[in-house]
Amino acid sequence: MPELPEVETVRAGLAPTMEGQVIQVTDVNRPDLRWPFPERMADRLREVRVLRLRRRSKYILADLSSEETLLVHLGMSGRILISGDPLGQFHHAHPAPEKHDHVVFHMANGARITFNDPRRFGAMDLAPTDQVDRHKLLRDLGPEPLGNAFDTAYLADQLKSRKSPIKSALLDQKLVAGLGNIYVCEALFRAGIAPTRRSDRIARPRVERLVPHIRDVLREAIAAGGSSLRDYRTAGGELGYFQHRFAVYDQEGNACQTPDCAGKIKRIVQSGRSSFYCPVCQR
DNA sequence: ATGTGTTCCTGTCCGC
DNA sequence: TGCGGACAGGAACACA
Repeated sequence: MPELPEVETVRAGLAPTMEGQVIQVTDVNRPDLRWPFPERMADRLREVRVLRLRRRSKYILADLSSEETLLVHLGMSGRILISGDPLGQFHHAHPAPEKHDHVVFHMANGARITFNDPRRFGAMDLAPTDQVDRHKLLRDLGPEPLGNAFDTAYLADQLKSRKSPIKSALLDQKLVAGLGNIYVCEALFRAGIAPTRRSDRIARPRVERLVPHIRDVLREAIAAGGSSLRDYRTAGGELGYFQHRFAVYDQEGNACQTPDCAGKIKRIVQSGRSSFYCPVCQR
């Protein structure tokens, strides 16, 4: 989990240490994560400069001087830690490798970037930079929720032909790219829409409200530095960087925060995933 | 073409 | 303390 705000926080945290800097050596400690690593990955990540760190949906994209782009997905439990940072922001030296430290980038500037992922639902791949948009994992992604293409007209158009619950629709990365379970629950709460509501049965004014709520909840989370959950850490490795109190996510049984609402947050399962919502103010 | 269920994997927590 | 089961941020894939 990391969703869009967490991935953006990691990207921003890595940028000062990686952008414009050279990866001297890459240790690849196992052959795969969710899928096998690309051919000769360690070789292709040796003596290359990182020109830019970008983000697309929940992917971090590192454009390299070799004219390849490294794609990184954190899956459910992926973390990236910085150590030995020459900027002196992080006071620890290189720690001993830990369990699940699958890939380690040794930067020429002395920093070390460690990718740790216990569940191994994460992924890495390399693709030519000029074709990376057509990569299998990226080509079918919908618009960025914080971008201009994600607007009321687009969302209304997408939802009018869908019979699935709105919860499932917003988790569909083809509709909009980067939302996950937490922020879908939070955005639906803010919009007063029940996660069970059929996508094609949401009145237009409510669809219109949904767009800014999605944007707001993501922007606030990014501004706060991503959420701190069980497996999430900032790129600097700090713990409890931001203890977010979600309005509904993981709040089963708690009182609804809406003023004068007597509702209690409920948990249901949709498509095998928990949805949290207030049955009183979400309809 | 849509929609839902299963699957990958490890770790943590909770009840007995 | 140990043990079993439920559950966890994702999303590709198989199947109706």
